[in-house]
Amino acid sequence: MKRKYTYPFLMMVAVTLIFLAERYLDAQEKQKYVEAGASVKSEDLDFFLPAATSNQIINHDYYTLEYSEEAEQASWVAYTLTKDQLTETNLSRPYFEIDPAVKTGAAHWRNYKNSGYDRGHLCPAGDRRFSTQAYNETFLTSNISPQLQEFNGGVWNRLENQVRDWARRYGELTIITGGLLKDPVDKIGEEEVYVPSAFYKILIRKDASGFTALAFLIPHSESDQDLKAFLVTIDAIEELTELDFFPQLDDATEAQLEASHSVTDWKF
DNA sequence: CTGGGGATC
DNA sequence: GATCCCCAG
Repeated sequence: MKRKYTYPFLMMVAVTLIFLAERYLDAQEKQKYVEAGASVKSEDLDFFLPAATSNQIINHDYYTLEYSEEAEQASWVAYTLTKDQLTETNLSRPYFEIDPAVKTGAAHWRNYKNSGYDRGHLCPAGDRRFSTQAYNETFLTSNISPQLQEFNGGVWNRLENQVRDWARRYGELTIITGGLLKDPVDKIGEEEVYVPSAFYKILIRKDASGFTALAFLIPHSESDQDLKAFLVTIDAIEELTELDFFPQLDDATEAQLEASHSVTDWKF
């Protein structure tokens, strides 16, 4: 009987198939890595979210927020930032969109037009440059707050840059940020979007010795002061915002974390 | 990086 | 409303 395929030929086919299979699995693995690195839905983020004060908590793909219908903006926005998310891709700024996930109706960007205030990102566009989808998602009106340009482009931008430096240094951190909505200094547009009197930012990360957190509260005005001048306790922010941060931590850890600021754990 | 506004179709 | 161009801190 005539043999159709020689042994060397079959070997070659087998080797080729193994090679292709390995390459495929490798690509799958890389894809998984990209997705894991890009996703904000880490267990850590869920673990660090503030306690709900309404039913308007919205999980976007790359950040989570709670919307205040009265203030027409988020009361907090939370996301996890990892070192590998900080890329330098060139993306063009999209148009701001009304967040369709806000059931009561998120504010229209027109409220901000010629108001004298910037559309200030809460989850910065600069932290979500690792994909077009992630970047565009920060341009929802549920993720912005009216900010003076001197504030947004000044001291607040310095803080955001410092946060990016910390993400590069420490690998991963979770950030919760928002404005003080209680006694707005102004209301803009037809929808009367609140203009916060100050903005806060809370950072937490996990290292070998446990959790370490840092909190900033910056008045809504221009400032050349060192960022350290705006350090406060998380307790202080809780009192002003009436939010409860880190409710899932055990009470002792929560109390310790919220009462102090561990400046020495964070290299300025 | 953080943003703005006008002109045009 | 979307896009392109030019602007400032």
